[in-house]
Amino acid sequence: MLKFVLLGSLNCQPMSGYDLKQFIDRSTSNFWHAELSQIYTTLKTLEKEGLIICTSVAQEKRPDRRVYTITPEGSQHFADWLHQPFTEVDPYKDTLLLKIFFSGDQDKTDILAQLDIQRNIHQKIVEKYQAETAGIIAKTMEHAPHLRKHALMWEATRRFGEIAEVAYLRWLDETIQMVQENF
Amino acid sequence: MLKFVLLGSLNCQPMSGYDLKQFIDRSTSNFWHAELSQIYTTLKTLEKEGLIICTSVAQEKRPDRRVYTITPEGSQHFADWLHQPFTEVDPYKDTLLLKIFFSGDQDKTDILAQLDIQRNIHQKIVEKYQAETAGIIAKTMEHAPHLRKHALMWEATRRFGEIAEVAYLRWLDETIQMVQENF
DNA sequence: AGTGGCATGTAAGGCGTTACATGATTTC
DNA sequence: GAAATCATGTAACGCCTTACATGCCACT
Repeated sequence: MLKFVLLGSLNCQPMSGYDLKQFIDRSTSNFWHAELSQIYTTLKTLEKEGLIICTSVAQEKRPDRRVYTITPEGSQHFADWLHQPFTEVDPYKDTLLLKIFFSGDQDKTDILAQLDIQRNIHQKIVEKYQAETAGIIAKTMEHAPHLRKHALMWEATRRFGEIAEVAYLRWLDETIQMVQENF
Repeated sequence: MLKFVLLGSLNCQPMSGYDLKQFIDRSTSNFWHAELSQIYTTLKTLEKEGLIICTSVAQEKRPDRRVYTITPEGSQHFADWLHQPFTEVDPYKDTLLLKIFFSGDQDKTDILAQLDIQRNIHQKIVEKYQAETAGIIAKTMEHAPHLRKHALMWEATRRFGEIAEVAYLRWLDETIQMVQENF
């Protein structure tokens, strides 16, 4: 639920919808993304619910910046959610696996073409994750040592991306080999 | 898109909505699942589009079984989709990572509790995947040797589940250790 | 002259879930 | 006697995407 991404982000600092989009893109987008339009509408809802309040900041030659601040009720609502045990697993959907599942009658070259496209994509994603490493914790602790624990958690989510993508790549390689040998 | 799961399944053999639900649960549900209600409404749509046709099979003391068969247009539509290169990555959402990301200020015990719940869940999922192994290919090739290639693909999707879940577990263990040492 | 960034939104539609509605048969 | 299985569906709602709408500023 985007609701909680927004509350959690605004719990760090007041931001506008536009700011939130960038914050999300740079932090949670690997495990929770959102379009601007959805962010704007969700902010309106949260405002109606009294979980955030809006302050308009006038600007010359641009629309007013509408900066949102979390309220004590919003903070509480977020804390309750965070504390609540999560006893499920989010549903997973994967178009490539669907195609592979139904590809028993496809030509060898077609199957390998599909797998190869994905191999390239995931290879780049792995590199992106690995490039982010190291820096995060070090930099945060230099500039804001009180955020040390936060930095460790952010690094943990990055690390998840890396591990998951390395696993995906490994499966792709294994499957490519299997198809080459059996089709 | 559920549409293609249904077309792909009906491409194997005619089935009712109820049958399809079971087929999906036993085969694609790890990477594409659906509720019965959605299956029924999607079948109506596909029928209107002329991609499948329905034959009512009367039954005593039960609603008629409405068995759907794929049409040549449906088969073609499905083949086109299967053949079309997939150049994206499906969006991924993960509530646990979201909670972890925002948990920098949480108590050590609360964080470990969340991670532990998930560790148990994913441990069981791994075991489920590993229990399925081996059997699939051997059994299919005994009973229906012409499905050999299909069986290899089904096994590939199972193997994906195993690899992905082992990776998830590994990340959980790594993260649990990190929290124990740093919080 | 065009692209990308800043800054806000609305409207329509797609996909999916949950709850509701019905009712006999089989299994524990 | 209760629960699961067989068998169909509808209605309301939630979440999210895509397209549309506006307009200035900075950079190349």
